[in-house]
This record gives sequence, C-alpha cells and structure tokens, in this order.
Amino acid sequence: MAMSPLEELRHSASHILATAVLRLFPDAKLDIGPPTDSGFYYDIDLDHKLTQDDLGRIEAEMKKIADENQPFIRKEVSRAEAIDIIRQRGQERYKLGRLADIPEGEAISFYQNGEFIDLCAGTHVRYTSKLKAFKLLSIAGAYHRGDEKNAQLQRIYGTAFPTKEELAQHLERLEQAKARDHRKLGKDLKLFVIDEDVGQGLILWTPNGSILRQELQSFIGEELRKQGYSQVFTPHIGKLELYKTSGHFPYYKDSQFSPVVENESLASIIREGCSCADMVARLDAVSAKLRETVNARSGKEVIPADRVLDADKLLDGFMLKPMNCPHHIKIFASQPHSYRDLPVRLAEFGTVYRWEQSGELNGMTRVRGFTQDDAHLFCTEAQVEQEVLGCLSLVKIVLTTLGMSDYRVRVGLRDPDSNKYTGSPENWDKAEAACRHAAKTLGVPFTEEPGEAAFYGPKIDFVVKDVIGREWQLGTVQVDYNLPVRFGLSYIGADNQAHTPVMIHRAPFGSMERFCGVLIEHFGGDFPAWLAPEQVRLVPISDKVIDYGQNLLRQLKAAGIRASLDEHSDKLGAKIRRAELEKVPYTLVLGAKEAESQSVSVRSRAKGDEGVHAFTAFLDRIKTEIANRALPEKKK
RNA sequence: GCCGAUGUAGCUCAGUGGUAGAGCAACGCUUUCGUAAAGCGUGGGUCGUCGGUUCAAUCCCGACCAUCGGCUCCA
Repeated sequence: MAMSPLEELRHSASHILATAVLRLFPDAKLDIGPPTDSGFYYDIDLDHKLTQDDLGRIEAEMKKIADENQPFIRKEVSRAEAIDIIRQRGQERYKLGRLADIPEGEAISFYQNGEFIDLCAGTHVRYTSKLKAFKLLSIAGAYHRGDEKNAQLQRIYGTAFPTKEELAQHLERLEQAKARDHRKLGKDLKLFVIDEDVGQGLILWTPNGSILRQELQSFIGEELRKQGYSQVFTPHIGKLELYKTSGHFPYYKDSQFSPVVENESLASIIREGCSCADMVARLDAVSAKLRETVNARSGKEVIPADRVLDADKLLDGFMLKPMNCPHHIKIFASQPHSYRDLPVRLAEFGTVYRWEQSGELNGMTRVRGFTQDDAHLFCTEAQVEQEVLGCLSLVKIVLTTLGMSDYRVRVGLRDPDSNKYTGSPENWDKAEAACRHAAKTLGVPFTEEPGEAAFYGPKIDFVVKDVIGREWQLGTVQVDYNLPVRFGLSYIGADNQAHTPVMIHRAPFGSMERFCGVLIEHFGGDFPAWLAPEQVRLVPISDKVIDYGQNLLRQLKAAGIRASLDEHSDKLGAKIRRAELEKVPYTLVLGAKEAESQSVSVRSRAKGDEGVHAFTAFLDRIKTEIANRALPEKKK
C-alpha cells in the first residue's frame, strides 16, 4: 500500500525518532512506529521513565540525524536473514512477533538510515534531511498490540510537516482547540461544574448551562410534538429483575453501578454467613420461572440453566438505570394495543447511569450520569422504514439548525459471519433494507458498515466532525427485534391475531451532556442568541443613565429576553470588555443622548459597534433572531 | 482499570524544611467616564486528603482522592 507523501514524511520521522532514542538509550526495545492522521508515534519499551526533558533531548538528537542527511535504504531479505538482523540488534522482544505477522510469501524488507535499521514495509523519504519541520508532543502509555493484558510501553507522540509554516499552523490550531475546549469554556462561562464530593463524571448544570440545555430541550420538544410523540416520565431506578428480563444484567455488569440492595436483605444474608461471592451469585441468578418465560418467548435458550437459583435464595435489588427502554416498554405493555394505535412513540429526557472507567472520563463528553433525549417507538414491521426515516429527519433538523453541517451517517449492518445476533435472518434482511432505504431517502451521504449493528438490530449513527476534526457519535437510531420478544409485547393485528411489535430506539442529541460539550466547542462559546445564557447586556456610560437602563431592562425581560444591566462603576471600556469576555451576543451602550431619544447604541459580538438605533427596532430584531433560531454571524 | 504528569486564594500562576505571595475577581472608598482593563484600600488559604520522617512539613517519603495526556473500554 503506497503512502501519501505526508505519511511517508511522518513515517520517516518515526524512524528518525527511534534512531535518536537508541542513541540516547541503547537498551530501548522497539515495537512499532507508524504515521497517524496528525503526526506519528513510536512505541518503546524502556526501564527509564521518559520525561518532558528527555523529549527535548530526543528532539535535539533527531535534528542532528536530519542534518546528517542519512539516506533511507531499503533491503529485502529472507525470513532467516531478518531474524538474524533482529537478533544482532537485540530487538527480538517485539520485532520477532512483528516479523511473524508478515505472511509467508510476502516480501520482508528493512529500511536503514545511518546506524539504524528497522523491519519496515516502507515507504520512506530519500534522505533524513527531508525532515525539516517536526516536534515531539507527548509521552503516553500504550499496551503492546493494544491489548491490556500485554506489557505497557512508552509511546512518544510527535508531528511533522513538509514546511515550518505548516507545522506552526498546526501548533496554532492545537492552541485554538485548547481555547475552545468545553472544559475551559464551561468554567469561564459558568456552564457546568464537576465536584469531587458529588463524584467524578457527574455533571452539575449551573444556571447558565441549564439555560443552554433547557433551550435545546424545548427546541426538540417542539419537533416531537409535531411528529406525534407522547411525553413520559420514569424513575431513575428499577428492579434488578427488570434488567434480567431485558438481558442487560448481569452481562453488562462491568459498566453499571453496583445494585442497591435493601438494608434488611443485606442484614439477613450476613446473618446467613454469605460471602461476597455468594451475594454476587445470588444477585445474578434468576428464578426458574423467569428463565422459562424469557426462553419460551425467545424460542431459544438465552438464559442458561446454571443461572437458576431457588426462589427463596434469590436476592433482588434496585439498579440505577443504564438505559430507559425497559421503563418505556413497561408503559407500552400496560395497555392492550391495536394495530390502529401504532406507532406508539414514547419520549423522555431520561437520565441514565453507567460505570465508565475512571481514566475514560472527560468533561461533559464522557460521564457517568447523563440524560438521553430518548424515545422508543413501537410499530408494525411495515412501519419500520417510515418511522426510521422520521427519526433520521429529526436528527437532520437538529444538526442543520445548529449549523453542524460536517457529519456523516453510518448504517451499521450485521456481520454475515457471526451468529451473535438475535431474531430471524428474514427480519434482519427487512430491517437492513428499511434502514438503507431510509438513509437513501434522507438524501445525505452514508456508508454501510457490516459488523457495526447492535446484536438486537441494525442501527444508524450520525457521526459529527468538530472544528478540530475529531469525530463524535451523537444522534443514533436503532431497530430492535429483541426486547419486544423478551418482554412478550404484542398488539392485535387486522387479522385479530397477536403480533410482536418492532421497537426503535432513537436519540437525536445522544446525550445532553455530550451534545452540549460538543456544542460549546462547536460555537467556541459564541452561542446563537436563542441559546446564549445572557442575550443582551445593558451598559450605562455613567450612573446618570442607570434609570434609563433599568427601564429598558424591564422591557427586555417583559419580552422574554435574557438581559442584565451592568451597574459597576467602571469605565465604558471595562464594561464592554466584560461583556465581550462573557460572550454576550448584544451589548447596548446607553448614554445621555440615547436616554433622550429612547434609542440604544448597539454593539454586536459579531460586528462590533453598529451605531445608534431606536430601542423598539432593536427589540424587534432580537426577537426575530431568537424566534428563527438564527445562527451567529461570522465574526469580522 | 493501566502508564506518565499535575494538584498553592473564586480564576491564572510564583514560591520556600522555620506555619505563604502576585495579577485578575470580590468587597469598600474615590472617580461618572462614549465602544476590550480608572485609582486607592480591605478581606480571603488546614498549600488535594490521610499517614510517616523531623525539634519543625505546603516543601522530603508513602498511601489514597481528583484532574490532565494517552492506552484499554463504551449495551
């Protein structure tokens, strides 16, 4: 596979990095060093813990190697010769394994530059002096072959570009990304906090952030009403048995909070002398009746016999809900349904809790408690395509309104070689065809990805690219044949027979937390007026016009505008600066002449000073802008 | 969870084996000002937590907690 010139450069940079590391640390054992989307890395096993200072030394050595202008020379060798070369260099720890990965019959090649030689398919630049603009960025731990059972190596990340200018631009982009990081903006703009005493990964929405969330929720609420959804509310917990029926417990136990067991039950099993392991086994077990019911409904053994325990030994408890579907299913099941009722669309901003690994938590984008803008649609098989299309349009409306135009749609299909999927192949064929057709009808570019389906049905994900090129899976639509069966759901068809409905899970935002996190970075804190926590800042030039300011403030508030009056005894420049830093879309400067003529001097975040306008004209303007959910204008 | 780094005032950060300092913010006074920082003053800290070493620890050592950069994971 040919490398692009940029990949070639970065790949060569990683060899030069390895050359430098071996000069400074001759006992380093090398693993691999490929190029990446934004640079390169090399994985190295070394007893010495690399520090930031080492990075500087290595970088200086790389500079020297570049100046030495060593040619990259390709050598094709036999397998036996390859083993020899690796042995001579004392690099057998990882390189022999890498060599073994090369299939019989394929060329085995090494690349040499100066004293360094590395097993490598290539390709490379011709001379080390081609490397003119590079920088080592960070050190990280990385498992050999990405498997946590293997040794953890030290990974050195760096980046390289053809010219110094492009490198400088890239570093500049990284700086900008830091400036719009939602964790920094969240703090600066007081949007959310995470408090150690409450717990890691648990978001506290402050008043400003809550406005943002509330506006998004009412926006989507409006769309849901248009599309015939019913709003429901369900509690944050549910009994363990509910999740045993759905199949979520205990199979996903590792990513759930531990069950809540009632004090009296705990006391009683302690009296019986139960060990911790006994307790876990009793929590995981099911009654013979539950097993029989679920297996009969599924038509196969989904709950094995070894999970059954005598009824009097069973221990039930409550779980923080890891998903909303079982609760919504119970609402659907509480009534008999005719085919004429379908589709039933139940929507809820439902908060769920998942035990994410501590190292994975990140601001608002990876948390342990989050609120999905969730809904479950119960429909007939014939309605699947239309309902999927409805869900997809909703996601599209959301993304378009927010100006998030850089996204792709991924249709996840089943892996033809796997039998982990529930439901009949005929149903799968139909559902996949429906998803494919719906995506086509929607008119957006999409890719089909076999193996990306959930075990219970195909799904369609919206993957949004943010300003710095990272991809986020936000909105999702999933077809589910499994849960309606496990819960024994039914409706009466036109033939007067009971039929099993199909269920669709969908969440256009995904979760409010992640979505807001991405949205903060998307806008860099410069929210459109309809989302901005504060929409208008009134800035009197002196105390003499405070009365006028208060008068306007009353009128703005009466019109439903979020506004405040800056009564600090600062100079105008300082008040303007404060409003700018707080990213208020409109600042109205008030002086004596404005007070006299019922006018305001408008300063917009996008354009700066716009001159004096009648207050009523400004009021109309901002009301329209908010009602239209207009996107912010580009800054001048 | 794993590897590494970090944790000092609300924020950004400096600092030392002898019980801490700046700028901004807050508060008070003066100033009443025309489009990104007026002046003076005041208050504010168990130096992440818990242990250990020491006559003495914010500083040295250990454990834990949290954050950051990655890895692994994400129904």
